[in-house]
Amino acid sequence: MKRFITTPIYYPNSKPHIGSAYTTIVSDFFARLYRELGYKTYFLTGVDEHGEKIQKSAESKGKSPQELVDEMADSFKAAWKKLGISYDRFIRTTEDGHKKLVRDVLRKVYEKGDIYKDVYEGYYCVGCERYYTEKELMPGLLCPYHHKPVEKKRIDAYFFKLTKYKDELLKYFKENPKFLSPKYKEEILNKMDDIKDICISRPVSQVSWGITLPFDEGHVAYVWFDALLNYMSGLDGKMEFWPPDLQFMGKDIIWFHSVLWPAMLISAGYELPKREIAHGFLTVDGKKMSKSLGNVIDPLEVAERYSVDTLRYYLLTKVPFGDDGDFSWKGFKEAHNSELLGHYGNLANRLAKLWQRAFGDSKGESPKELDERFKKLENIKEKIIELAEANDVEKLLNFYGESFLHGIGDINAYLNEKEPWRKEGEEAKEILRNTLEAFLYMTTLLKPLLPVSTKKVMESFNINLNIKDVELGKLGDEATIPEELMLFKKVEE
RNA sequence: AGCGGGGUAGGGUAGCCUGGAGUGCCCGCCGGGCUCAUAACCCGGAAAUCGGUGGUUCAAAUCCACCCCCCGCUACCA
Repeated sequence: MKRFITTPIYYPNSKPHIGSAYTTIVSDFFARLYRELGYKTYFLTGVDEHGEKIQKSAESKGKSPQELVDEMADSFKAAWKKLGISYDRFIRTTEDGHKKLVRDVLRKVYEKGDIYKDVYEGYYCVGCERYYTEKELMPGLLCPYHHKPVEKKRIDAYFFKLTKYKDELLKYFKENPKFLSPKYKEEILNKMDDIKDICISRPVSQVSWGITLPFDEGHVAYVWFDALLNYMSGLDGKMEFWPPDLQFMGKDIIWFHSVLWPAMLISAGYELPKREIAHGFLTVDGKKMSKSLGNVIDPLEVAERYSVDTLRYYLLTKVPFGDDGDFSWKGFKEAHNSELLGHYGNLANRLAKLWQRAFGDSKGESPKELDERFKKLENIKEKIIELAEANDVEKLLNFYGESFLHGIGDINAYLNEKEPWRKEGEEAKEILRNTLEAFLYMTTLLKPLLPVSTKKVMESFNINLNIKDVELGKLGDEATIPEELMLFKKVEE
């Protein structure tokens, strides 16, 4: 039982934004979940450091490309650290191991006869000294920077025989219906009708910051051919994790992962990934996020103003996976104050205070007899295991959102009904033992969703549980009960 | 234009593939309970012709056809 989970490697021409944070948090949730369930898990993320933009950006800043990407890689690592991302490996495409692997694969594919030299015809801007695609140009075929007409120019380039694998890809899609991301499946299938061979090289004269082709040092590899292979080089030879089980990404790059990527792997002779899965984009108050609108939400700011868990909780349970999702500061505040603090945080403190009052000491105890209503909490765990085995990411996210509210709500309702504060002695104690037992159990199940606050609970109660082994019944006996516990701070503004 | 996704109470969603009483969840609103807890918790209620029209069926939010509205994609940019 293993799971290999990946995020795309991000292009570090700016610091991490909410989109990359979203993908990474989703991936992190699943990595944590599978670890909790006892799977051998490998969670890979990183940065894609080659290409013309990095090269140009470094020039304009008077730095070498390597200096620039070193800085950017650090800024990504720092951001993920603040957000508590539990990656096993942070891959950088400028690493020697990665470069070597890319060249090895290119050679294999070349020797197989799947790469050929042909003429690339493109729109060339003399001022920019580079080629543009038609889509990038302004109306009237003008260069977007110089606003001058571009010229059609022909150049030698290498092409990958994507068309050769069309039938094999279609067969794989058919036999593995979960491979393609549900919301984008039809779109990919339709596009398969007119796929073309893809140009996979750039002349060194245009882009020098890249990996040169092993069979022609005058060209560097097209970024996608370079970047996609991070999923293999990032394993550092631990091929027992191959192939990837869950590859997360934004919907903009699903085509490359669904078509080009598996075709490359077939050509090079590797097993194909299990699921390519895309999420939607995030809008703010219904509008696209953009610098010009000034409505860009910085994930680190959310984490600071509210908490890391608030950001996670919101993204994982409030944004419908696969579709575009809207969010707002108001939404964060509600999720934070009403759901996380009100239901969960308040319950933790409520339990701690009631316990002190009834027992007068901090020694935990399990119930003599577990209340009937709490036995159904075990169904939550079973359902999680079942959905996890099936790799059903959408249902898992939905289920977690609902289980949180139901599970915690049930415990609060139990307290309201039993009113232990109006009772004395053994009767009050047994109610609280039940509450404690259910609370610890739910907390364990919530670890992947709320890693920071559940860890705080575990530490405060001096206990260490995981989803795989946790069983209702004797959890309380192992715990010590804190005098009070504030998991979330109320945010007024 | 082609293709794809979406249109379910005031807002946001799940359900649709594998038809079976409008069934669920969050926010908001109204009423009640509790007062142990971070004015937090719990219970109840109002509110929807499930985008429209037609069809299949004993039965349609769910299947089929057409139409309307919103959004996105159309790859050799990173």
